Order: sequence, then structure tokens, then C-alpha cells
Amino acid sequence: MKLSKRGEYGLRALQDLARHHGEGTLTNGELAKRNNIPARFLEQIMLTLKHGHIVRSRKGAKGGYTLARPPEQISLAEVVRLLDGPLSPVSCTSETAYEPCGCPDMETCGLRRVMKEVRDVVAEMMENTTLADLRTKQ
Amino acid sequence: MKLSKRGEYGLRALQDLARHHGEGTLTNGELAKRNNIPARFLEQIMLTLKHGHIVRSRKGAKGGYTLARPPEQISLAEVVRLLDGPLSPVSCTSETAYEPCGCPDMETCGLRRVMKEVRDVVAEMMENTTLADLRTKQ
DNA sequence: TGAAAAACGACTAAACCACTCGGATTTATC
DNA sequence: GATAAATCCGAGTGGTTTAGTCGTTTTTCA
Repeated sequence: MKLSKRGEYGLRALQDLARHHGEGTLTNGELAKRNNIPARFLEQIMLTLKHGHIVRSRKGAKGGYTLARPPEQISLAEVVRLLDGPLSPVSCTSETAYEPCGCPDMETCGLRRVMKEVRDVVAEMMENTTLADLRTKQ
Repeated sequence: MKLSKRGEYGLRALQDLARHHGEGTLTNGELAKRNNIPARFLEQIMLTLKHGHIVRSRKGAKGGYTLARPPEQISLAEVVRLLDGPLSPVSCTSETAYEPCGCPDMETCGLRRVMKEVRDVVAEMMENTTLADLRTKQ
């Protein structure tokens, strides 16, 4: 049920970017230092965020990163799925990466039912929380 | 956010035990075969469940496993924590295994707030679902 | 042209996961 | 008491993932 460091660091950096959205770019170095993240590891994470169209970058002097969209349009679910994979605790209840499990009868499997409920609740929370909420909400 | 095979297998076996609670013991072999679990792996899992006082065992011929308590008194949270560790997605919001994260300011960290909400919801669901619910709830 | 920054690919050590195995111990039954 | 059936226990293992690091290339600004 755990978020990886990749996910944690990525979200921390994005939270920082969201807070300074509209004020220009932030460099990998700044993001790393301010959020206590190993710089060269963050570099790698920012690259995946870029490929996932969550962040935009400018190379060279005065370069850096900005959000690719306004913070209200980037959900935590999207970020976590990109960096950490599906939200579902078991693959047989995943919407984005379904795979059958080995249980004898899927219909009567109470476990599946509960895990689906967990998945649904978590997915809904993450879907409905955006980077903007990270700075505004109380 | 994923449950390990250990957790999945353990819960599957416990679901089976719960369904046959009161009808005597089930052997590791039976549990493994009926639930599609590698037998010698399950053996190991059952042992942890025993040490965690979730299951009781009888050795020797006609031996096997039973639940240590009635199914209504065994929550999924207890099982998952035993087999897979804390429920919280990040350690800085864990009730059972708190550890500070590296974020610059815990008070203003929106991420922490959200992750705590996720943890709380998941924990509540798992806390309030027992092995008995796996068979009775529709 | 030089410095500053991202981009990219490759590498690595350690941990973890999903198992397997051999043998010891306990227990019921013949 | 022997035998078979079962759990108990510690150890080992191959593969994958995690959490990084490193060197080099490319782009951009001044």
C-alpha cells in the first residue's frame, strides 16, 4: 500500500511547482535543494513527468521546469499512476491494468469485492485532488 | 499502493478458513490447492499468521489450521499489517510506524494532509471489515 | 564563446519478492 | 512402537525493483 520514493519526490517537486505557478521556471537544482531530494535522482523523475506531459521544460541557461497545465488540471491520480503504476491493491480490481488473479471463483470472492471498494475510494480521492488543492485547501 | 502476493495469498487462505469456521481444521495442502497458492510458500505465510495469533494450528496426522478467533474478530487491517506492513502510503502519516519524511515543512505540506486522508479512509475500511464480512456481505 | 541547464543512456549496490528445500518435530492411527 | 501425516523452522536462491549515481550530449542565454 506504499508510495515509492519516486512518487513521493515527484509529488513534492510538483507541489513546489504548483505553489510557484505563474512565476516562471524552477530548475532541477532548486527543486531538489528546497525539497530535500537527491538532485540527480530528481532529474530522472522530472524527465518522466515531462514525457507524461505533466511538466514542460526549457533547456539551457535560464531554463527549468513549469507545469504543463494549470495546477487545477493535474490530479494526484495521474501523477501517481505515471510514477508508481496502478492504484489498485490487486490487479484483478484495477481499471487501468486489469489482470485476473488466481482465486477459485471471482464472483464469490469477498476479498475482490473489498479490494475493489478500497481501490474505488482511493482512486476517487486522488482523482479529485489536484495540485492546486495542495496549496489552497486549508 | 499494492498488496504483495504474501498478503493476497494469506487473505485468500483466511477467507477459506473463515468460510469453513467451526467445521474443524484445514491442512496447508488443502488451502493451497483450493486457492491456487504454491504450497510451500503458503506454509511460510501460515506460520507468520500463527505467530501473529490469527490462526491456530495442530501438528501431525489430522492436523491443520483453524482461526484463532471467530471470524468477526479478525479485521483485514490486522492481517495486512502483519503480512505487508503499515497501511499508510507514506511513513510520515503512519499511525503504527511513523517516521518523519524529508519535506521542508510538515505543517504546510499539502501532500501530507492528503496522504493522511487516504491512510485514514483505507485504515477505516480495513479496520471495519472482518473475515466474517468476506462470506456474509452479499 | 562560455556557462548553465535539461536530456539521455548506462550503470550499480542493496533490498525485496516470490518462491523452494531439507530436515526436525509433533501427533494420530495401526 | 512404527509409520504416515502434518506443521515448524531456518536457510537459500534467482529475478526484479528501488534508489540512486555518472558521463556525456544537447540546447539556450548572455
